[in-house]
Amino acid sequence: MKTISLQDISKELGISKATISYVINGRGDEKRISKETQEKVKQFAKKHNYKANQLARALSRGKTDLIGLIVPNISDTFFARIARRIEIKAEQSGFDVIFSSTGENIESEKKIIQSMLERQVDGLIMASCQKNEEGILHLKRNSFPFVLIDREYPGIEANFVGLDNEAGMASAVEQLIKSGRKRIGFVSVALSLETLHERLTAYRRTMENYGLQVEEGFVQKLDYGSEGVNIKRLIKKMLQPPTRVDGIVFATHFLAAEAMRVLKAMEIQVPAEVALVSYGQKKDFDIYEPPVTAVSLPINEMGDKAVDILLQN
Amino acid sequence: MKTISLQDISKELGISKATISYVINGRGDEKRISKETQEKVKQFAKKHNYKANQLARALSRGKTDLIGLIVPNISDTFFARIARRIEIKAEQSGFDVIFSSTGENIESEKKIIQSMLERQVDGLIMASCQKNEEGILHLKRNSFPFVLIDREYPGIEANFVGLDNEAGMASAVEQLIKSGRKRIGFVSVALSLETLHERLTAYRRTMENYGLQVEEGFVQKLDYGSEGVNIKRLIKKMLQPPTRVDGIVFATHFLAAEAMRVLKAMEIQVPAEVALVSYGQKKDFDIYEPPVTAVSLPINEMGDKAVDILLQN
DNA sequence: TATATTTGCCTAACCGATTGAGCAAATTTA
DNA sequence: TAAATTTGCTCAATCGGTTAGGCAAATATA
Repeated sequence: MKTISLQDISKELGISKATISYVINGRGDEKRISKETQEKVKQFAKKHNYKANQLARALSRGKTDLIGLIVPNISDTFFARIARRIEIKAEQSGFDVIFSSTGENIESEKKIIQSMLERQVDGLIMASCQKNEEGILHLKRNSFPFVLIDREYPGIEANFVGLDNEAGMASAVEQLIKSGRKRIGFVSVALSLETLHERLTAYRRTMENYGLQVEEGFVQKLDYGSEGVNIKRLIKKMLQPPTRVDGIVFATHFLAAEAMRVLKAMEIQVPAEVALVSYGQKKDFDIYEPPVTAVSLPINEMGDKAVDILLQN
Repeated sequence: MKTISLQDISKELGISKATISYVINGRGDEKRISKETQEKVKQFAKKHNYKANQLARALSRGKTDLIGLIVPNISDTFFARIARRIEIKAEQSGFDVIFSSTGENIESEKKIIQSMLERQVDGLIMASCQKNEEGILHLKRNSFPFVLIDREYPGIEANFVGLDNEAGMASAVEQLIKSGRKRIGFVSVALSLETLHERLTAYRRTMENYGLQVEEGFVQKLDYGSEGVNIKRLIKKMLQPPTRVDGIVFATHFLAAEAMRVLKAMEIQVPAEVALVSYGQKKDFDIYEPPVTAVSLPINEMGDKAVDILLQN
């Protein structure tokens, strides 16, 4: 793609690069460039469709107007939506977004952070795998601007925008309780994510608040990546004595979806035989209402806030 | 973030920038830099965690190793998945991805293309809004590397990776026919997308092939953006005389989901009273099988192929 | 010992912008 | 009319790399 540069215009017009740069950046008056010259430059630029090379510009200004977005997986609806929101919000402030997925992999996450720093992003928004204290601390020590979303590091003080897991999960559990369930189970993923811990805690606390026992076998965790394989056995077990749950709370949207599939296959009535509730995004879920109730997340707010904080508006 | 530059190392070590650059880029031997000097440079670089500034590097090399991805909406599962796949594939060749959503808006799309060009991306992968001939032609005229995905411009010869809409939709319609339905309707979105045209055409052709009539009222289109509002009335009308469809094919996944919701609310049995089939991604759908059958898309292949073509492997 | 070759590294231009300092000419003020 | 100010620009350094070309010293060859 052949493009025209400042020096090209300079030569063509016999005007210095500096002058042209000033005019194009709207600093013509400030720099006392005559109206005629300004006009001449603008005309020429428009005619030849001059567009600044942002690499050069960024190098010179020490600012790229680029935000890096790091998520576990951009194809996950939750993160895809946040991404979209962040994109919109960032654009309003003239920033573009560059993204990468870590696959919940710490090494990958480290590499990605490095790569984004090398590309000189002005700031990072990340849903970390929560095993990368080192990486996060490194950013912090260098006071590089970043905001954590969705996943927090309990030991690290940093900008964080997340969900109110406590409240959300409590409300999810309460829905089951209010519908008359008493033997309520909790199914989560065996990932050491603060978010999941919080949800479990909220489940336990809510049960306790309502005087319900969390019996052995009520709380279950599935290995990350093989949920689909094991969930059937798990659910079956939870429904049989001695566990015999009459309701299940899922820590994530995905789990509930998998469970729903399994239950259909097993020809178990939902919610007659077992009621399901999950904490996740609503939109994708309300399609199977009433069977599965979902507590929704304020995704847009999360995205907006993350950008706001990063750009400190 | 304070970082160390080539000139810093140069001063510190008393070795020229050039030498250091060669060593760091692994061209030390080629350039006959002594082992000792090479070692010294490498040590120092590692110790001080030297990372090249990719802006400067790109400016100098005339290559950013950046691919721009333009889609209508990154929060759409379909595009989010493609994005993920493209990201993975691109990374394997050392490329990063920068993305933007157009919202199906032509002006927005034009701006985004401009912005990406200014950022000097090495190539573009885009699912265009299909109204931007001008923009696409501009790229083509300048032989800027790009690949269209999902949405094609019939009048423009360009690299394109899409779905086999004809075959996919035909198979969807056939499923209904084989299950004994005869009065099959088609619901689409009122967007002038080639993809949707193709699907409609395939529907018509398949019906004809099986000797089935496409009666008045069988083919319906909903306004983009307000599908949810109008679909209920639409479905109701299609089920009543004189239309009385016993099966509906949906041009997109989303439409089928909306319809499913509505039918549940109306307490209409699926597929007893009306059978549904849609053409879209399978994964998200098989949760309600058997009610809704979906023909799946080879998303991964699309993503891979797009990158391959762009990077001409 | 004189010449040729190799070794080891450096110089400087370039990529395409931004920006503070400065300078000559025109105009104003004293 | 001389000095001061304003006008209208330009110079040149800088951002942080890459790379062709060159040069002095060391070593090999004749």
